[in-house]
Amino acid sequence: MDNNSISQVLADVAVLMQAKGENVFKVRAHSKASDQIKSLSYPISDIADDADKLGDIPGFGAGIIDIVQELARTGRLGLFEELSEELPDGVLELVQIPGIGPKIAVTAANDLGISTYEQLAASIESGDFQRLPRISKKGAAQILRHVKMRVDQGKRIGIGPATQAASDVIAELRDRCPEITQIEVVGSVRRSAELIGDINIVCAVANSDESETVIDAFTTLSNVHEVQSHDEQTAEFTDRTGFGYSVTVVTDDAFAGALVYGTGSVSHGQQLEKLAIEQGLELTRFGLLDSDGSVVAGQSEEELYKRLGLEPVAPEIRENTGELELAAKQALPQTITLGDIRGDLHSHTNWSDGRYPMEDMVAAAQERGLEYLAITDHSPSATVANGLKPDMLLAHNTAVREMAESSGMPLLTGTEMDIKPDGSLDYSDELLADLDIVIASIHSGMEQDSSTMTQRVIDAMESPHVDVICHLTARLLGKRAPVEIDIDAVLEAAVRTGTVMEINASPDRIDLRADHVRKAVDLGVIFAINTDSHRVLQFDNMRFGVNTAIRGWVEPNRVINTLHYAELMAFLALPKSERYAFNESRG
DNA sequence: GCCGTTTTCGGCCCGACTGTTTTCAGTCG
Repeated sequence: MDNNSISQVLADVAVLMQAKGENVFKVRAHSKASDQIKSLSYPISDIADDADKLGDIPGFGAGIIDIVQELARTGRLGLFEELSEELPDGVLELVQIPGIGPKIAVTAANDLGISTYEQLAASIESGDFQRLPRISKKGAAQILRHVKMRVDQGKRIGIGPATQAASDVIAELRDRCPEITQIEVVGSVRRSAELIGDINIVCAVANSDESETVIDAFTTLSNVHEVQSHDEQTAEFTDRTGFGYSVTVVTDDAFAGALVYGTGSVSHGQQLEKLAIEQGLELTRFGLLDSDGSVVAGQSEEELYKRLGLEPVAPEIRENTGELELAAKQALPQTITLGDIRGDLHSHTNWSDGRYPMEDMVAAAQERGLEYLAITDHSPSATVANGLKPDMLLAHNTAVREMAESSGMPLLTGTEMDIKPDGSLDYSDELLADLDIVIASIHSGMEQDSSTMTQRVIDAMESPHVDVICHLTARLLGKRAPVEIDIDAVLEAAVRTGTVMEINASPDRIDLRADHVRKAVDLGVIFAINTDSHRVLQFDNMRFGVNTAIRGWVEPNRVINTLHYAELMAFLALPKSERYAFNESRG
């Protein structure tokens, strides 16, 4: 079993224990072990036979070691099965909803027989759920928002886990089939959509008689639960959770066409098909074909678009939302790339809720070729996240300056400061004035109504010290619905006050939707693309933020962390009222 | 359940808020 699966079982055990009313510290021990496994940099199954090595992991004692060994050896856990047996169905699903914890989940299941999101939504709508103890009308209304989001989402999963699942399948397939010459994920994963309904893979072999080997391997991959269909060139299966995977195998000369066919949205594809027909060609899932059915050879994706009279279109924007008209006029925007990013302006260390010391985070950022990094630990109101009290912030500033000195990497002193429920800020102006960068965000009072929430954020933007608003909607992709807020009003206020908007790169957040970003681009908003890293590996998430920016048609000069360090510091040294004009003057 | 040790058991994350209710469950990263 991989780390994520083992970590998930431990997290589920913690929830079920809590639902059962077990000692909170026992619960926490399992939950901590789950976190610990998730942040390991190697597969824990590699050391599962070595109890001593397992014991070296902080928080691992005899009990946790037994659990990990049982899972690694058998893929199952007796304790989990016993707990599942003891507790009503649906607890693990219901606790995913913000506002519902293990206790309420058990009560809802026992008293009202609720075990699915659909049943929960129906129960709230009929008013039954609100009659449970400690559930208010207002609370139930908020829960309904989150539940409806879950119901709408269905079986779709977030882009983060979907990307991981796709690369796992590709790695296993490559390993089993040396015949594969080219392989790529297509569909919504390649477009970097937020939610993914299934995973589509295209691969190429040198000779068509090799494709059957690939199909055989694909339909017997380790996560195959049920094969839905297969022929010589295509196959589909679902995994244990009912999530679907498909593969199309083509020969090398048809690979680019298959990529084009498989990547764009349905309506993007239809437009391309029309253009192909106009030229006497046919675009199929096996590539671009001539009138006699033979593959139009010698092509890359770029050449294919050109053949259709179009400028090549980045995979992320193949949605038929205006890109084809611009491509026909050779007038597509030059969207940002990962290589344009020079620094990260949002990161956490173990001074607050990050998992790693400052030096590890700085080293990880350096390894990834970043030119500079802002260390932005939490402010006092974020108590659970161990937010820094004023004296600790001063010590933090000193530590950051010393670290910059010793590491040789330019670092920005900073904070991720809470915007309190009344719109006031968590540090004094005096403290804020001393920081290189202040990024501000909502972490509490997330159920406020839209006008209160909107005003709260705009109040914070009016501060001369608040440089960036981060993860504006506070949504967690597929888990927590966005806060209710007037996005247009906030974006307009950003331009008016000279405030930068963050595009949060965490694949769990994808906080601003692509259409919000595109709207912001039209309004002239400036962005920062930040990883919000709490762990060293999370710096690798930057690509998800960049992909979101591409989907929003963001060009590199609209993003402040494409600036070199000295330019960025010059930008931040200006009064906010002059910053947008400064950015306009960039080449 | 883990930890650190005073090697056997007490302490474990320091809070502030909401909503409901009068002691607590849940949330915020």
